[in-house]
Amino acid sequence: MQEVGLREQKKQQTRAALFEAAMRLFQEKGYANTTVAQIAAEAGVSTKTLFNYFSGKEDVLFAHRMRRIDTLENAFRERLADNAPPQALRLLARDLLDWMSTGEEPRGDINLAQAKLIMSVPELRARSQALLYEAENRLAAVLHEAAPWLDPITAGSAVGALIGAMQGASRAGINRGDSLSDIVGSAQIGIDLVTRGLDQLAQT
Amino acid sequence: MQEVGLREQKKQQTRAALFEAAMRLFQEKGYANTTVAQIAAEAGVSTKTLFNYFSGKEDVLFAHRMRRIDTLENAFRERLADNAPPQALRLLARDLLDWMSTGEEPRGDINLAQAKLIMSVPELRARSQALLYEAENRLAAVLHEAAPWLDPITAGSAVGALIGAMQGASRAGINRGDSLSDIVGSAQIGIDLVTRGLDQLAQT
DNA sequence: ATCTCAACTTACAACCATTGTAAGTTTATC
DNA sequence: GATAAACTTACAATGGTTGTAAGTTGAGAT
Repeated sequence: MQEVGLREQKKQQTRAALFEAAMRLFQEKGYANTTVAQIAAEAGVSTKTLFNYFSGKEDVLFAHRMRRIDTLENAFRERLADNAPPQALRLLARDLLDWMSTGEEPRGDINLAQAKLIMSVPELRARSQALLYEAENRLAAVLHEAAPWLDPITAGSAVGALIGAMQGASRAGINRGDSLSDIVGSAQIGIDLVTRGLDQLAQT
Repeated sequence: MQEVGLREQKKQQTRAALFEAAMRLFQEKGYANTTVAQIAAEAGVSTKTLFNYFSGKEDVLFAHRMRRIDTLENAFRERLADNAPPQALRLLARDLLDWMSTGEEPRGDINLAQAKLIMSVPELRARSQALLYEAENRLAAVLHEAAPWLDPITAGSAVGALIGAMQGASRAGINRGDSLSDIVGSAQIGIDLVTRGLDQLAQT
């Protein structure tokens, strides 16, 4: 029952063409200097069609991630089936790193370029955080469901702390100009810290 | 040397008039249904003037908070002068709650309305998070500076974890429909959790 | 009190994202 | 092939944002 009709194929082609055109233009001329009309022209469709596929200029970059929040959610659910919450959360952090560094394409170079683009444009960074907020929301619900002895507030805090720590570590790495792989390593430091608690920061 | 010239007074009046007109209209007709032209007309200036005062429609709501990040930063610096990092971080969390619930006006009802407005419009929520990201960035720098034995990654993680936990707790409270004061209480739970570490979540 | 400059404001025009509409095409089905 | 449903398009309109040139006004010097 896989929708393999001509219609469906064309739609996927158009979607991919729009995404690729957008990435190319954003990298060549910058996000702000690229108009929606140019992207559409490059992909060979009308602007209106672009808006039929994506709900806005930003969404061309985020649509795939949005559609993939479920993946993350399901992975966490499975982690929780096999592990106690602290360990499941640690594993979630790993999954999350993968999730964030995977975009529309299986090609790593494009995903890297996309990540850099997002982090360098304030507007897009904000959008990315909003997406993360939505994801955290759902992950907290999953945690509460799988570990009912954790009330919603505690579950929300736990998810927020973990993801916040990762984000904080990443931010520090980005400021320092680290490579993507260094940043992944840094994120691990954040994860460890929040796992054991901030009290360990006391100078002994 | 307080700038008390007529010119300065008028500027502050105009700024306040714009902010108040915006809040009134946003509440009456909703954020999206209010045009910048209407806000300007209500405040008795041209649209262009609005853009001279604020860098955009969103910024009418956020300008004051942006200008006040320094307050938060200085408060944290002072906390760190008198306390070890874990305790300073806990105190920071309190300051942050105040900071977030204080807007342009000293009037509490307006601030509450503003907070609700921001949380209910995705676009504004995203903006709010971006602002928080900026704040975290600077707070992490302050922490690293005051406690040099914490490398930048660890400092970033600590700040991120704390603020992330607070945010997670708040989110849970908001979803549940809690009042603002309940949310403040919930935030405390998040703070405690991250202070002691996620390991305590294990079911014993 | 007046003059002059710099700071502000305004009217106007232009650009671009986004949306609604009506008409034209294409694919899936029978 | 005929027909309906699904898509795409051209076009027009709305609203945020910016640049420009001209008009006002407060501040300081005379």
